[in-house]
Amino acid sequence: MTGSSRPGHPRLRRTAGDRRAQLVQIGLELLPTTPVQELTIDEVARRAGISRSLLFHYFSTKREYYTAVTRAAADLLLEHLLPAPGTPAEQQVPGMLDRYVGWVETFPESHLAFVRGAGGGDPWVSEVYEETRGRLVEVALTTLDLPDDTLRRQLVLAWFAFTEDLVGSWVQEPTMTREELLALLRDVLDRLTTDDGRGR
Amino acid sequence: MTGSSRPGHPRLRRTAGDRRAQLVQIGLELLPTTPVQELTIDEVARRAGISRSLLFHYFSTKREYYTAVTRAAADLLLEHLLPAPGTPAEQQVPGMLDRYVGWVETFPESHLAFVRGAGGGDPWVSEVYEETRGRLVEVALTTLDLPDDTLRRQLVLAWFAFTEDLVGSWVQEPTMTREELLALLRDVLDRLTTDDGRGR
DNA sequence: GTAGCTTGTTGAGCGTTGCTCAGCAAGCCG
DNA sequence: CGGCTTGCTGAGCAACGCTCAACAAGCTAC
Repeated sequence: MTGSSRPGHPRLRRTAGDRRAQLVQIGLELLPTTPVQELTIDEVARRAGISRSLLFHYFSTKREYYTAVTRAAADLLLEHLLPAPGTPAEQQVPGMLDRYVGWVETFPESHLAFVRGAGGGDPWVSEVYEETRGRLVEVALTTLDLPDDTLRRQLVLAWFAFTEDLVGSWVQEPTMTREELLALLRDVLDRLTTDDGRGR
Repeated sequence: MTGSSRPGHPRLRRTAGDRRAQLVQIGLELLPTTPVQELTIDEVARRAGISRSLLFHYFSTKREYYTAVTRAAADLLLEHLLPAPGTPAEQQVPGMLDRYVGWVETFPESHLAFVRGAGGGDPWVSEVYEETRGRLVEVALTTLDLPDDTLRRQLVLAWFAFTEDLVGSWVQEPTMTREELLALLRDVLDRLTTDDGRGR
């Protein structure tokens, strides 16, 4: 029944790489509307016009599949955020922040799905999420010319959580101008990192 | 097979209230080790010594069940955090912060499960989580004698995200003293709320 | 061209899990 | 004892993740 998607076409045979890419792509398209872990093999296979079995040929487990989808989403985000090579150091963090807000403005549900899905309990997915956050912290600390010690990592990671939450709710209900938001976020980060983590 | 849990006992018949409470209790005990949504009816019923069907007699849907469990967990947390009546206003927020850190120190996995499980995609669970955060913000704003406008709510909620993240990682790897942590958190909150949300 | 190999692809089917439903039986009342 | 309420069960269905044996598309070799 799932077999030949169109009666006219005898059967379409793709290369392994193409098929994998197609399946991940379908996952990405479904991501905004469905929590990653709730993607059903049936649905994905149906959209791809293939049988369930074939999906298991490429991803030996459902978890392996949606982890791949999550990683693809994370890579898209990173690619969008990371500063273009040659950007002056002092512009890198502001630029990333600005692009981050833009990203959330453009794909609010998609972003929510990624951030939320991260916590969804599955260690594999969380790992991808943590890895992404880790790489962003690294870039931030490097370009801010700050030592990469445990304390500062913790503070910047917590600031990420702050940023994700605030930007998320700000997009839903803009309580200040975009510039004020960016200034506030940068200000909090500055104070956290230059204070050596201690108040007063 | 699941029926009479002990061969000796003919069959145990409980009142509706007792049974519900028992089932929710079992869910709470499983919560630290299992993401809420991954609780299986089979497992819970087995632990309660009843058939799967009975669980559906009390909770018409699995989601209804684990939402009840989540709500119970949230209530436990709130009960622990909310200040005792008669506490002087200026002590309420510090007290809650202190008890929050204590809670995370005592039940690290349990806390992680709650915070993480919150985002897990399910709107019902997220709602319980948001509701809990909302009530905490309300208490905070009231006792800090601050106006309860949208901007301030957003800032305090984002500060919660900051706090959850930082306390969570601090428990795993204490990069400062407990007092420094508390002071830092209070300081960030103070600056956010007294600055009217704008830096400088 | 056809034989043969590789490999993309399928269908039938199994175990688990969420959920339904008809009916049993425990305990109380008359 | 008869009858009522209601806690409770077992069989069974549909959906889903996953397996496995086998088919067939497209390439190369002769």
